Amino acid sequence: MNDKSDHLPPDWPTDEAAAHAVQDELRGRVILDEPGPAPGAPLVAVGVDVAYDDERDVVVAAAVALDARTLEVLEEATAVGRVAFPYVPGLLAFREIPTVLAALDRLAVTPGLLVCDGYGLAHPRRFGLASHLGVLTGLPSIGVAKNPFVFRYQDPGPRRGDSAPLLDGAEEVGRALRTRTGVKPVFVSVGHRVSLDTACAQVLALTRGYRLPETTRAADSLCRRALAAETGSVPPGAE
DNA sequence: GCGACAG
DNA sequence: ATCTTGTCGC
Repeated sequence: MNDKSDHLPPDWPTDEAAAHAVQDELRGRVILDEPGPAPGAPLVAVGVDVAYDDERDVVVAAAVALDARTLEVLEEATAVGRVAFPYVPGLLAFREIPTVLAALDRLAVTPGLLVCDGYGLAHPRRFGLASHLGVLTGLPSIGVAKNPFVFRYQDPGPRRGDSAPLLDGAEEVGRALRTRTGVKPVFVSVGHRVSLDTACAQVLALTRGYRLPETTRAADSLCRRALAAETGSVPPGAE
């Protein structure tokens, strides 16, 4: 009755130096010169997210495929794994990616765009979660974060669609994008095979009535429910 | 050296 | 991320 698995490659990094080396190697495979999926065209947008039970070192990943035009849910998948790395700002991907990949593998549809929680290019080493996931899957990917991380920005205009550069010094690493009038912006950055303009347009197309895109809302909701199903009914300490 | 710091 | 009740508002 226990289909829990670790999903860890044998060479998965266990310390920061090894993780940095992986980032440095994979960063060279990021593709930045593709515009990415055109907004308004048929597209399977897949939201991915994870939830943790730190007590048991359990992580649950969810991947939810939506029709980007209707926002209809096409398919859902989850996977359960062990936490693969401690939380270190800048190394988030090493915590989440093994289990996220397992969830994506369980999807029958082919994603046209991955929408991740967190960042892609907007990263101290220019290789955040969305970049990492994009390179490993070969799929177009973007990052949508709720916080500006270590970066600065001027407040965008007040209306939905208004945006301002997300800056690392003078370099634009992403965009603060207002998805709802009068509400705090989200922070969008490029992952793999998508331009920043396309990333922002897709985020707006995937957002209806809430600050966050429906892809991330659906994935967040699913992984929380799956985590509760996985651990909620089991007393702590029970193996 | 100390704090800040996506999720 | 996660710990957590009620409450104000459309």
